[in-house]
Parts: sequence; structure tokens; C-alpha cells
Amino acid sequence: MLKSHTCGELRSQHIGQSVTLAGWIHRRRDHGGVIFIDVRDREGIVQVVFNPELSKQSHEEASQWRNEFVVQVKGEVARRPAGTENSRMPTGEIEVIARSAVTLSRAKTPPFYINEEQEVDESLRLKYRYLDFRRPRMKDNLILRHRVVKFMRDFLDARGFVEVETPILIKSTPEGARDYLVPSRLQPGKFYALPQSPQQLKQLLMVGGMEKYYQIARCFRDEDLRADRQPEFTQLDLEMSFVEEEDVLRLMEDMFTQLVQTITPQFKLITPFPSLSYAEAVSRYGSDKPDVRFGLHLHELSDILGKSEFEVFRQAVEKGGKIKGISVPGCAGYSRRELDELTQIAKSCGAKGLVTLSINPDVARPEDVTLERVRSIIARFLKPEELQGVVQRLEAKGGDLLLLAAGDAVLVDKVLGELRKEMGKRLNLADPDLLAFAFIRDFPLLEWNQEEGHWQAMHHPFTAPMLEDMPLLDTAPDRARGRHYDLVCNGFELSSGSLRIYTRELQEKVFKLLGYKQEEIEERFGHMLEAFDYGAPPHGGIAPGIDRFVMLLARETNIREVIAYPKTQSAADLLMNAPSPVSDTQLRDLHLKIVE
RNA sequence: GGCCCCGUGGUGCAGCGGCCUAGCAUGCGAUCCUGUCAAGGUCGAGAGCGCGGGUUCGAAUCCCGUCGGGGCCGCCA
Repeated sequence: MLKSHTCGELRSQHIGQSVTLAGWIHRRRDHGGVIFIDVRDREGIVQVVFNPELSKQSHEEASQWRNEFVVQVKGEVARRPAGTENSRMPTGEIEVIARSAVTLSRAKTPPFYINEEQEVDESLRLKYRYLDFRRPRMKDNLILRHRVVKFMRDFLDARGFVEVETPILIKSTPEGARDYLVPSRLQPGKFYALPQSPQQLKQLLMVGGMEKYYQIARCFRDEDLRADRQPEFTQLDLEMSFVEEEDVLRLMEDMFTQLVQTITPQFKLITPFPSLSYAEAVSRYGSDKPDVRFGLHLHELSDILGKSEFEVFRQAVEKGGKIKGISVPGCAGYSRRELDELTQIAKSCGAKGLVTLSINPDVARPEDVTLERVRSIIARFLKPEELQGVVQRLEAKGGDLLLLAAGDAVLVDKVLGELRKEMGKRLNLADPDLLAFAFIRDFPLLEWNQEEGHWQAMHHPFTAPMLEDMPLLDTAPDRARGRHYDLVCNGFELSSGSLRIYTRELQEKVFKLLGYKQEEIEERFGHMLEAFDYGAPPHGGIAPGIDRFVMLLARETNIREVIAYPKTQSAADLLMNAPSPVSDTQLRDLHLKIVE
């Protein structure tokens, strides 16, 4: 090794020891005579002193050094002279007195600061990602990610799980996200797909008797990117045989609870994790991935306002829709402009508009609310008892702002869910030190695909229907619930899983519900059905998203900050410059021709 | 496919029709300096404002297009 110690580990206990350090020049302070240089490696920073009277060679070498040069220094660890200790540095009690010095690599001035925590344009950071890794933010995030994955592996290993790798080149799956395709050279005109998840492969491992499987699995989905979505991402993919919902959920609760307590104990948890049905989540929070760190619950108002003089409300209910509202504490003073902003959010979700109602701050008790003491464009349409009913239902008080939406039931929940999120953010209602995990259960098995005019699986086509809803598959498939569960945290979907179908009969029935013809079923899923013929155990699993979870632990708002080499919104890699054109020879080998 | 924001020396910001032959901080180079730690002092170099077009007597500032980055909707079994 070119070093005997790391820079960051040196303490007063090392005083008197001869050490060899190697690292980067973090910062230099040249006094003309003595030179102080902070040398940095992954473990930290230590001050090295170059005194021409003690070592002419090392002083001359060091006077050539600039930031980010890679150097090796031999010297003695010494206690700093009284009064020159630096309490802000972990190594601040000591310094290394240089005896000899070697320049291992020279460095150009970097395109952005390594030694200062200044915001830098992200595209520049991505282009020079290797320099970004030298900064504490990325370094700490990558180390945190390592510790999280290590914990997961150890945890599952201790519970009898076996890590199995599955291929990256697999068969294209018809449903779901767009596949990334890889052309086959040996079989002209055919393609592999990169896995959206190892779903079928892990189920077949269960059929194979592996019983408990996991994998840190890379997944690929060719869809548009978001702050929490990358085209390739990592899941802790796992599957278990002979289990029911509770077994999977308890495993997840134990794992995440112990992980957070061990790795990031600064976060608070709510245990046991609360459980909400999909219907409850949507009706109370307007989302199937609610941030349950704060209230601002949605309440149904159709029964109170459905016969109102206000045309929009009355028609919404007559047409089978509904009216709902939330009460935002202390926002009755919102200006016209602020209310317009909220209306704009509602419209961006597809609403026609938004009804706001401000309650005068001088209203002491809910029963004192009168039509004269509220401000709203619908005040003149309301009867006093309607207003009273709304105020009581929303548990509103003086100074509150009520936001009311009416129309299509799904839309109303979505609109108010967005507004709830927005107001939670504006009012800082969410405790940043809390990781509010919650299980969402009882999802519908199917959802209607409006564009293509057929049913599609809410989760995936291998999800088992709930036993008691099995008869509904024939009569009212829209009402059948799947044995599907999600784990959400602070408004993010962290995991999705289910118990799976494990008989040919049921699997074929579901495929047919999804609109597949018998030949398609055979062509696309024949291998699964055949596997089920050979004694498939009841099984189920879940797949927590590692990037999103680490993002929450790192208090980042963007998944790219916890991925070493992420892609931009246009799915480009700015470091390697991918995607890129390829040679005609490569194309010919793959039997491909570029059109246009 | 759509909506919104951003793009000024190496970096981060200011300037938003003439006061800009573009300002500040930091970095960079030189020099002085033996106890600093965002070391300090002095001197110096460094951008014509992403790119293209237009409006105007005059554009970094306004308009159009385009490229790049970001947030969002759609999409994400």
C-alpha cells in the first residue's frame, strides 16, 4: 500500500507515530515559509505541515502542489501547538509534520469546487461525475446506499433467503411499461428485452423450490423520467413460498424498522406501520401513496351540498359524481392571487375549477359561522344549515380556508389530494425527521384502460384475486380486489407486491379477463402456465425500490443524488455521452437499418 | 404529445432596452509573507451574455426559433 493510515483516522492517540499518507490536496495555505496543506482521502482530511527547516525536499515539492494533486507524504503525527487546534475538524488536535513528499499525479483546476459546498449546475456535475464523487454529498450518499444494501443482504440472509441472479437479456413482456430492446445478432429480426422486473423469473424460482429468494435487481423501463424515476433503477426483489399477506408485510416492517434504527437512527418511525385500504387512502388522502405525516383529510360533502342552489355542486351529484373538501388551518387570509394559484393546481389536475371559502378569523366557535362571516363566491347560494354542515364535517374553525371540489369521483379525489400535498408543503405540516411508513392494501385487481378499451392489471397479471372476490371475476370484475399490497413512505410508493396466482386455471382466467386470446397466452406466457402444471407452491413477494428509499434517508428530493451515474430527463448519460450512434458494421451485424 | 422554470468570465450570483468597451464574490496566475485552517497583503489575466434569426437609432436585457438542463401532466403491468 502507498499509505499506512487514512487521513481521516488520525487522532491524538497516533501522536509520535511515523505515518505514510496518500490522497488529494484539499486546500493549501502557503505562508512563504511554512506551508499548511489539508490532505483528503475518503475517510477525511488532515493538516500536513511543510517546514523548510525540517525538510527542504518536502517543502520544495509541496510548494508546487495545487488543489486536487494526488500526493504521498511521509511524516510524524504531532500534537498541534497550544492554541492552534481546530475543533471543527475531527483530526484537529493533531497534524502531520512532513519528512518527505512525492507527487503522484498532477491535476488541472477542476471545473467546480471540490472543497466547498456550493450548488453547481447539475449537468456539469454529471459530466464530471468522478469529481462530484470527491464532494461530501455524493460520497456520503453512495456510502449510505452501500450500508442500506448491506443491511438488507445481512437481514435476509439471516432469515434464510438465497440471493439468485437472473438474466438481463430476457423476453419482451407485452403489458406494462415500454421495454428496452436489444437486437439479436444470431437470430435476425428478433429481440431481447431488458427486464422491467424479474417477476416471472422469481416466480419460477419458487416453482423450483427455492422457497426464499432475493436479489438486488436492476430494472429497466423505457418511460419518461421524473425526480423519483430513472429508466434504470434498483429494487430489492424478493419472493417467498408458503406465505400469506401478513408474512410478507411483517418481514418488511421488521426489515425497515431495524434498518432505520441501525443506519439512520436520527429518523423517527411509527410502529407498527399503519395499514390502510386502497379505498380509505384515496378517500381520506386523495392518493394511493399518501404522506400520512399530516392530516388535512378529505371529507365527503355530497350529502350536504348535493341539493345546493349552486349549479355545479348539484349537477356533480346528479351525474353520479361527488363533492369533497378539505379545511386548511389559518389560510383564510389568502389573497386573490394565492387562491388563483390553488385553482391553477386544481385545473392542472383536470378540474374545471375550485371553490374556496374563507372563514373570518373572528369566528370563535364552529357554530358561530354564518354566511356573513365567510368569504366565497358560493356564499350567496348556500343555506345557513348547508354552511354549518360543511364547517362541522370539515372540523373547520375561524381563520380556516376551505377548498371544495365537485365532479367525477376519481377526479375530485385526485384534485384534493394534490391540493392537500401542496398545502402540507406550504404550511410545513410534515415532520422532516419522521419516516411515516404505511401499508396500502385491498387494491382493485383490475383497472379499465380507457384508451385501449380493455381491462388491465392494476399491479401485474400474476396477482392473485382475493378469495372472497373470486366470484366477482365473472360478474363484476371491476369490484374484485387483488391480494396486492404497497408500502408507502412520506408520499412515495416504496414497494409494491402481491400474492401470486399459482394455478394454470386461475392464471388463464385472468389472462382472458385482460383480453388475451388463447394463442397469445400460449405464446407469451406458456412457460408460466406449464410451470404451474408441475406443482407450484403458493407464493408471494414484494420489491422495495432502493433508490427512492435511500433518497428519503439521505433527505434528498431527487433520485439522481443517490445514483452514481444517473441519466438526465432526456435519458442521456452526460459522462459517457450515451446514447450515441453506432457504426454501419454494428448495424449490419444486428440486421438493423436506420430509417429516415 | 403538452405546461412551466433556468442558461451571463472556471464556479456561484448581479445586471432585465442606452448609465455595460458587463458588476460582485470566489477560483486561477504572479509576488510578499514561518502557525494558518474559507490564511492574509499587493498586482494581473479571464466572459460580450447557450446558439440562430428578428424588432429597435441602440439588445445580455424585448420577440421568434433552436439546443441543453430541471419541475410537472400524460406515460410508469
